[in-house]
Formats: sequence, structure tokens, C-alpha cells
Amino acid sequence: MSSKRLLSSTARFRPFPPMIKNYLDCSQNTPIQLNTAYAPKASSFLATDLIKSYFEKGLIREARSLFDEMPDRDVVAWTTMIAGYASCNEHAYAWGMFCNMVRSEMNPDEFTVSSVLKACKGMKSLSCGVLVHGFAIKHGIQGFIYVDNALMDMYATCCASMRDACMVFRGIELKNPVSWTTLIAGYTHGGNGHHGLQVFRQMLLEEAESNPYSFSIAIRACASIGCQNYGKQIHTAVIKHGCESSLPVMNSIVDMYCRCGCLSEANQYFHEMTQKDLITWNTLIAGYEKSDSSESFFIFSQMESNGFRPDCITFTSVIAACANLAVLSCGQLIHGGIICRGLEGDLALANALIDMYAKCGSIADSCKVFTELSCKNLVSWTSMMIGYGAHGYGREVIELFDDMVESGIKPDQIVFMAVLSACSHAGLVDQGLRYFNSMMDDYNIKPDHEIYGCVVDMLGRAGRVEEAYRLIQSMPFTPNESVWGALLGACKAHCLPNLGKLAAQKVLDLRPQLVGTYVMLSNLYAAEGKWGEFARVRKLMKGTEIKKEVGRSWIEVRNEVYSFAVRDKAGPHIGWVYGVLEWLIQHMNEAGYAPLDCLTHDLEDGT
DNA sequence: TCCATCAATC
Repeated sequence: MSSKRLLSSTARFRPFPPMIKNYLDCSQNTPIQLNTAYAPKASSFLATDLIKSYFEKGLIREARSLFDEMPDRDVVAWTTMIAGYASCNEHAYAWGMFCNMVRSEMNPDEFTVSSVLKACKGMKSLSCGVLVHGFAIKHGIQGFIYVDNALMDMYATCCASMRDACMVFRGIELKNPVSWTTLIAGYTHGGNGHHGLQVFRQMLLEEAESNPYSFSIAIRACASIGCQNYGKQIHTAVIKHGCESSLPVMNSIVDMYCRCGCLSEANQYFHEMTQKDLITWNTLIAGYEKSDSSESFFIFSQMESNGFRPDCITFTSVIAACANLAVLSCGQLIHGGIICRGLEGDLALANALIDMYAKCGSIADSCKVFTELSCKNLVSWTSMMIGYGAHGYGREVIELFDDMVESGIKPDQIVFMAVLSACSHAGLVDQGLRYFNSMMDDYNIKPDHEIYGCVVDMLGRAGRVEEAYRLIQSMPFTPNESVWGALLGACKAHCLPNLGKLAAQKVLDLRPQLVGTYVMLSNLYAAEGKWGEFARVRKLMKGTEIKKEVGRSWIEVRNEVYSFAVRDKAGPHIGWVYGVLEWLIQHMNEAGYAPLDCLTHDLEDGT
């Protein structure tokens, strides 16, 4: 009997539920294995198959309706629902399904457990994951490689440390390639690329099978620590193993070269690739964004003519490139493109827009994007706070910080950096110190060099230089050059030559190649009339043979970018620039502020 | 019916 006839007779005697019928009507490939379709078990198999197909097509509601209509749901049907939800990133629904399943006294098996663990991972919920782990032990669902690998993945993603993931890994008697890849990925995604590489090395030593999965994650590990040497070695191994045909592997190689600063290599491999996908393009665009933003625009302009539609990841990099170049009109144009494509709901992209508008000087637009966000994360708040801070709105930053904490988001070190830097620039010293203490006392965040540098800068700007020095002396670790540099800046601004000389000497001990420090130190001596010392330092500076690169500023006015440097005399609009500068100085004087002498001294040095 | 890899934001 042909399948077609079977199908029609089935339809006649045992009508399909509407959902199945709907599927059959629109399906090109009519299901043919229906020779036992009269039996309820077979009908359940069929329905489960259809549920899976629905999930694969992203038809989540259809899958659910069909499941709800099933009279007899076996463990496979339940598991298919859980796995389907998890694969569509509907992790909370997957978890709900699992809970319903247990409540319905249906016994989950090893397939169910590994599927629901994926949902726990997606929700980043350690408590759910631990619950499932306990459930599996209690019900004797142990010793299955799928379950162990999923457990590792869950622990690696949900725990701050890799301890539990390692414990599961050690307990696996016969590790498969997935076990190794999961462990390496756990370390690498957790920010410990070195350890990831160690595990990869161990894997090779134990002669475990390497495949495209392990290669791409190992290369990702090299990329994350910027280690070009290991990256090249693994690249060689990739060629030896014939894994060059794997797109993920080649994409990770392009990414590795970008992150290691080898853009010409990255570009070369990109062009040599016979097959490219959206990730390949996004990788190169993101790679260039960091070091050569204009070039990333060029690559972006080429991708569409090569048949690739930019997605939110592409736009995030391109918007970051606009921010780096501070090109407002270009950013606005691309923002328009984002809205046209309906991508403005992507959170990372919206956060990049907040940052871009702030860096392009349009803080009102930053604020608009921020306010219109229905769901804000830590990065959204941080971007807005950094933007406000850079524009001198210290009080707004403090308000935002308090609102953020109120909304239940836990601040991290970067947010504190934003608050402290804003307080520093707005002269809100006492508030800043309160946040500094709160960071340590309430949130148990240990300040690093950058934070100390920021607080030293804040105290120094306000003239509390002695206090800044005492803070440096109380630091629990050796201060670095940026901390001493902050003190040096303060000494210079408030004319404290002795402390300034000490700070300058510390900076020079740590970073002898910083030319600006020699200039500052020599100026301190010059101010005291100690010309012998002045000459000694200048000679020392000449000995380094390092030229300070001239600082350059640029501004976009009416679609045109104007760029100028210190003592620039050329250029068609330089007269305007000096005119505005003089106007500013005049207003400054009228408002009761005088330009600092040492500042003008530096300007004359061309530094 | 189930597991692992590559691209984005402060």
C-alpha cells in the first residue's frame, strides 16, 4: 500500500488533530511512516516528530498546541518539549515543562535531564541546575556521558568558579570529545583562556581526539589572551588535521589574528576563504573596529554587495566605529538603517548607540535611547553614566547610580569607575569618597589600580593632594604608574614641586618611556630655577629617543571633519580655531578663572 | 528525543 493511500485512509478513520492536519497540508514532505498509525503509540510518535519539526522551524506556539492536544504523552514527548523550548532560547518555558512533567508523575530519563540542564544553563540558574543534579542522583540517572557533559556545561556557566565543573569532569570515566570541549569552553568563556589552553594541551597529551569543535574553542582561548604564538601553532595543527574546511574554525582563526593585532594576516585569511558566512564578515568588521575604524566602514560597505545582510552584531561594531571616530551624522544615518531593519530592540546594540551618541557629543540622544529602553542591563546604565560623566553631569550620574541600585541591578567595578570619574570631574569629592567606601564595604569590590588612580585624581583635582598621597601610601599593593601619574597631575595643577618630583620619579621608574613625564619633571625644576636639574632631565629624555606622538583633536561640523593639533598653523580654518580659543580664554578670565602657568608652559613645548 | 566550536555593548 502506498503511503499516500495509507495517509488518506488514516485521515478517514482516525482524524488527525487540527494541528497535525495543518502541518500536513502545508508540508512538502508528507510523512510516510504511517503503517501503524491506528495504534495510539504510533500516533504519539508522529505527534512528537511534528513537535520537533515545529520547534526546528521556530513555531513554538504550534508545538505547544499540539503537545496540549496529545492524549498520551510519554517521556519522549515531554523531553522533546523541554529540548525544543531550550533550543529556541525559551529556557524558562523549558524549566516550567520539566516541573510540570515531574508533577505529572512522569519519570524523566537521561535525555530529559540533559535537556533541562541546558535550560538551567540558559537561565544561568545555579539553583535550578543543582536541583536537577540532585534529582538525577536520587533517581539513579547517573553515569550517562550526555548528562555529565551537560552538568559540566551548566556548572561552568552558572558558577563563578570552575570547581564543580572540574569535579564532574574528573568523575567521567570515559571522556568523549564533547567533555573536553565543554571544559575548555568553560574556562575560556569564563575569562581564563590560559587555563583553557592548558586543558587543550592535556587533551592532546592524552591523545584524545581533536576535531573542529576543540580547535575553534582552543583558538578562541588564544584570541582571548592575545597569544599569537599559540594561535599560530594551533592554526598549523588545523591545517594538518584538514580542518580548514570548517567555517567556525576559520572564523575563529580570523578573529584570533584580529585580537592579536595582526590585521593584515586576518585580512589575508579572510580573502583566501572560499566560503564565508555572516560571522566571517562580522568578525573582520569587529576586528577592524578596534584598531582601524574607518577600514571597518569599508568592509561593512562591501558585505551587502557580497550578498550578506548585516545583523545586530554587525551594526553594534559599526556603531562602535562611529563612536571611536566621533562622527555624529554617520552614526545617525546608521541608526536610521537599524530602525528600518527593526533591530533597535537588541540590547547590546542599543547600549552601543547610547555610547556612540555620548561620544559624538549628543548626550540628549543618548538619553533618548536609554529612556526608551524597556529593559536595561548593567551595561546600559554604565554607558549612560559614562556619557553623562564625560559631559560634566556629575549629579545626574549619582542619581542614575541610585536608580540602578533601586531597580535591583548590582553594580560592578566599571560602574564605580564611572561614578568616581564623574564625581572627580564635577568636583563632588565627598560624594565620591562615600561611593568609594560603599564599593568596598557594601559590595565587597576590591579597588584596583584604575580605581585608586581615579580617587587620587578626584582628591588631587579638588586640591586635596596630601590626602591623595596618604591614600596612595595606604594602598594594599604597589601603586602603578597611572596612580602616581594622577598624583603628578595634581601636584602640577596645584604647584607642589616636592611631592610632584617624587611622583614623577616614581612614574619614570615604572615607565621610563613616557616622554610627558620628563617634560613635567623638567618643568618642575624650571619653576624652581634649578636649571642644572632641568638640563639633566631633558638630556635623559633625549636619551630615550622616544618622540611623543602629537595629540590631535577633531570635530565634525556640517558633515565635515576638522582636525587640528597643538601649534597647528596650517589648514584653511585654523584662524577660526584660534579665534574661538581666544574667545574662550577671555570668557574664562571674565568668569574668574586663569589658565595655569604650567599648562601654558607645556603648550609651548608642543607636548 | 539528548551534549560541545566561531562574531557585538560599558
